Amino acid sequence: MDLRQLRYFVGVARERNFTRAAQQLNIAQPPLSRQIQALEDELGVALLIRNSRPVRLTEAGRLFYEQALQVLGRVDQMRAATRRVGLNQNSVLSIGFVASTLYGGLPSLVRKLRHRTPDIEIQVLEMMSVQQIPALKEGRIDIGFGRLHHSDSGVVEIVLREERLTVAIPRDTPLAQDSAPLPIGALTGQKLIVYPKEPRPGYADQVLNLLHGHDVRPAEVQEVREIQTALGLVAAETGLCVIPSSARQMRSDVHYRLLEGERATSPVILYHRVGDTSPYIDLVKEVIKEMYAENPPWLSAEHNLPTRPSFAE
Amino acid sequence: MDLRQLRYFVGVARERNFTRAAQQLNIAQPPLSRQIQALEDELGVALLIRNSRPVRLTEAGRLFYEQALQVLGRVDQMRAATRRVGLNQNSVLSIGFVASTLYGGLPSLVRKLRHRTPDIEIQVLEMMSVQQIPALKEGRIDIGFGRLHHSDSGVVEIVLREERLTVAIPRDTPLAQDSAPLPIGALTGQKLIVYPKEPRPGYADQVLNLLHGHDVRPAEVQEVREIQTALGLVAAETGLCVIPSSARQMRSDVHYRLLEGERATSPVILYHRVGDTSPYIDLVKEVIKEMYAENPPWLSAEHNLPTRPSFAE
DNA sequence: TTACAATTATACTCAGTAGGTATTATGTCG
DNA sequence: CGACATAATACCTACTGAGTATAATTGTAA
Repeated sequence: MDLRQLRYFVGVARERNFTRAAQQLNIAQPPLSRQIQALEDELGVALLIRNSRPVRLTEAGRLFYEQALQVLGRVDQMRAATRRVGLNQNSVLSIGFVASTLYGGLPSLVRKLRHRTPDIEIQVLEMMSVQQIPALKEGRIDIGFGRLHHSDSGVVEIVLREERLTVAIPRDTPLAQDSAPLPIGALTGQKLIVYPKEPRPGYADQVLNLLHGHDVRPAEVQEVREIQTALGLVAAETGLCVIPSSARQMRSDVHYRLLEGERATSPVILYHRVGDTSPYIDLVKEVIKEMYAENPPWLSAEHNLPTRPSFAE
Repeated sequence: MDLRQLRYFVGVARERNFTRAAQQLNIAQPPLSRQIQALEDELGVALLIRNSRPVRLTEAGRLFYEQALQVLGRVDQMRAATRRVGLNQNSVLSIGFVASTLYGGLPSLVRKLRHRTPDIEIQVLEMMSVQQIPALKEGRIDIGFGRLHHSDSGVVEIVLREERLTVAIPRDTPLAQDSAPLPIGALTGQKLIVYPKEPRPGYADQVLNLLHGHDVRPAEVQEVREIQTALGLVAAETGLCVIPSSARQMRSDVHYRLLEGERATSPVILYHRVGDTSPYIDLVKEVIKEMYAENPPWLSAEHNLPTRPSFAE
């Protein structure tokens, strides 16, 4: 498959007519026909219904059309951004983050950074905490926001906050009758759902270690790939699930109770390379400091321990 | 630019070595060098620093590398999804939505639909309300979720709910001293920020019409492209902004007050083609009905009028 | 500093393929 | 059914991507 083929197919799908599409693409009609045929051949799927005038799209073609439009748009953006950076000799600040930080301060951090540094290109990449450490060392990212402590001497970690953990409980079960914080011991003998299944170690192990440290043994542990599935299973009364409190808003048809205990938390951690002299690292810290001072909703005392980033006195 | 060039560049960027990359790509080293040169030529930007061993990425190259990875991944997904649909003769349900429905029931609707119909491919496309009507008629989407009434006889609209409007007010200004609902008249003579600038007609016109209908004339109207900018300007004390209540959660450093009055609402509307016999339309309505019965948080009485979709008696 | 090993760029050739032209086949509509 | 519009096929040409041989450059170690 080839970008040219995508462009050609988009042309035909838009015009619903090979001849007109060929004109707009500045080629003759026969080569256009052949390229579309080649595309269909490679996919092993018919994209167009030709024994009909005007030509119609198959269901597969309809899907492929929208996807192709998006890919082509993405390529254009990529080209433009690369030129911008290259021609202006700008630098790139590449930020890795775990999905759960999207429910915290990340979006507004990125907005603030973009606003304050229009001369650099900010790139955000979703990745798990464990992947962030090698990504930092290889230079794929400059800053990471994750939830896992690590022991790599090449990477500094700064704990930004300690978010309290919440237990998601199926409605109409005994534990859901109360809304008071739940002692960790109450999880003994319960079915537990845990995520993500991989990569390991991950947040799942944080939860399992916490229980283990309190000598709490669930009846059964089921691992799933993502939090959405986990909460779905909770709603289906398959078991309980321990989540960071900010993830409560993801689903409203289950019952939530805070987990009791000083240690029942998950940190949000900022990573960066040791000895990274880029001024942007300090800028990020600066902006984070300001954001924490504003007392945003994701920093509520109810869902966070009263710790603060070490650089934010 | 060509997908082959992206694959080649990714190879070199990963290996930081032309020779090894060429081996893994199953080509000789010279053609690889030339393709990379051609890519850099077309972009007009250096992606690699060659007078260094191992080869390093420039800032532009670093950006391009991650973007290329994502584009290639996207292409693979596209190929797989198209094959899935084509080979199994599945159908595609294509859903258009305005961004603000992301703060309402859309994500969970899509999840539920995917779960209940594993045999169809669900595709979601973000687009403004006005664009959804032609998209429906052209068959680009089958279902739309928007906020605008229309008068096209080919498209049915079903008002799902009437969401109350909220005024975003800069902190520490007189209007922000109270949290009670604000009469529409209070906007007289105020500076107003309105979004989106285009396409017209859009939500901006809804707000302007509402004011006009109450003979309220703001001192000044500033149009911006998106809600984030609008709220940013509010925070910067540039003026007030009227938003759907569900958008409150986007920003916490401004003050919010409900707008008073029966008509101070913005609908959430389901569109589909007249006479669309697909069983999936009914399924969608069915699922929406269930969701509304569950009283999700985005349906709170505080932020919505007590109307319900006509099919959900 | 020099020489050698490793690695990338250049020169040249060949083959595959994209595109063009001419023509045939197929569908649509009066 | 016939005429027109439109897509597919056949065939040719030219370009471009890939291979081989070789030169140029970089890093390193004596």
